Amino acid sequence: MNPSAIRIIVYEDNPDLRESLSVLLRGSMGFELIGAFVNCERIAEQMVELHPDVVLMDIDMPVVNGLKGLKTIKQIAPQVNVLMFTVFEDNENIFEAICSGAVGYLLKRTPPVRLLEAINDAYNGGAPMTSSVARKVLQMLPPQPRVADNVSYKLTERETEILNLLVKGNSYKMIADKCGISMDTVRSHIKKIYDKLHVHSQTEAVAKAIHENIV
Amino acid sequence: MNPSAIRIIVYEDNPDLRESLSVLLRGSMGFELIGAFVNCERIAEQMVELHPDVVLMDIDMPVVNGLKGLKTIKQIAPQVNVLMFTVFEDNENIFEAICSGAVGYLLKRTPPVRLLEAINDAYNGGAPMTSSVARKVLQMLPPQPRVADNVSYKLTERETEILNLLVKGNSYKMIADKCGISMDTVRSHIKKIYDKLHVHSQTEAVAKAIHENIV
DNA sequence: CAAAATATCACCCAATCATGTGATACCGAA
DNA sequence: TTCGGTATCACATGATTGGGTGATATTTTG
Repeated sequence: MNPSAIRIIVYEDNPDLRESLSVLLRGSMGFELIGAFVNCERIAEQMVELHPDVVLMDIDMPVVNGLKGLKTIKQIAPQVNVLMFTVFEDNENIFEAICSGAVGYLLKRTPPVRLLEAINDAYNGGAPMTSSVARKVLQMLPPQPRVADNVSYKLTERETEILNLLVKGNSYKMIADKCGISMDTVRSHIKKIYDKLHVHSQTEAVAKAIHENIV
Repeated sequence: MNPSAIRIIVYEDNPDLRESLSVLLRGSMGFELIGAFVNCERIAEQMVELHPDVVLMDIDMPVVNGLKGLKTIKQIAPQVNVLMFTVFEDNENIFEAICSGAVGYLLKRTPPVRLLEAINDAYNGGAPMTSSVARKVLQMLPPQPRVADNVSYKLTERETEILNLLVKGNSYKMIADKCGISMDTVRSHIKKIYDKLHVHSQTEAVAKAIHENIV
């Protein structure tokens, strides 16, 4: 066993593809295939026994699929870099994989050279993904980091401050303390906030504030 | 002018690099360099006059830098694909660029072939970025987008329903009506919800519900 | 089946909130 | 300088909420 090579486990149900990957990895300097399995059924044990650096993970596999496997890995061995390797390019799968802690997301049509690069990247702290996947990931980011409600609703500085305290769960009394003003003044400000936001209760104000404003 | 080529404008203050890029683009099939400028000072006019498909944008430029330029483009010609092309790899710049609508983020050490690929990707709806940049983008995503509170907090169906009504700004009385139960029952449910969420007011419950749960 | 969880309702009381009305003071723009 | 906007405070009243205690019926689950 090569001590400096990247230790890799492959999960892939298609025998041909699994074999191709095995050949590719075994034939490439710096990579060491330490396991290749047909699904994630025994993934927990495999992680602790084999402690891989990088896992190449198909999604659609029988019995226990790749997303479940990914989650298991992140629970018991979160330091492992998991690279999703699949034909699926739909938002749902990408979203779930990324959110579950996959470091990269490759499509099966990735050429072998790129695959090796990607494994290397993943091992070295990168997050390799095709540009089409990257675009989908970008779409998960907040569309336009709001300019803050005080623009749209024209809240004053003080009102914005108090609304924020409200959102954090402070009562009138607590707000009065934190702002060094009287409860009546807080009340007064909040009345104006309600006017401007067109709401009539803390609950509505907080919901509205979180949904379209500062937070 | 080649009608099917990707129309590109380059913003880059370094004369040598600008020249290199020009040569590269002019010498490559399918790409057409329609402008190369030293900064973003006149970017608005340039957009409307030249209507590029892709803009290759340096960040550190005198007078008007690339991030400002990016924002201007997104205001007046949001359909233009802007590729950041820079030596900076810090979170701040990446974050700002991505949030401002850049479709990709390349480092200047990107080899020419990859650069052309990236431009192509950007033009075809991808979001090319180096894997190190991608990793930083992933870190901007919400750490773990909860599986919904009723999992983590074990709210019952009824409680979840009532919490949702609360979040929408309903009073106890309104909830009682909508659910066809008495206010006392609503109160009872809400008390249990507070227990489970570890909060003590509607405000806190709503904020918590929105932040980590269903909504 | 028996125990546990869930959904329902009731009553009480103190704290908090929503709203209205009005006043004083400061500041910057017209 | 006057007016508009903002921030501050006060008083009053009724509605709503939060917390406690407890009961009953149905459903789920071990």
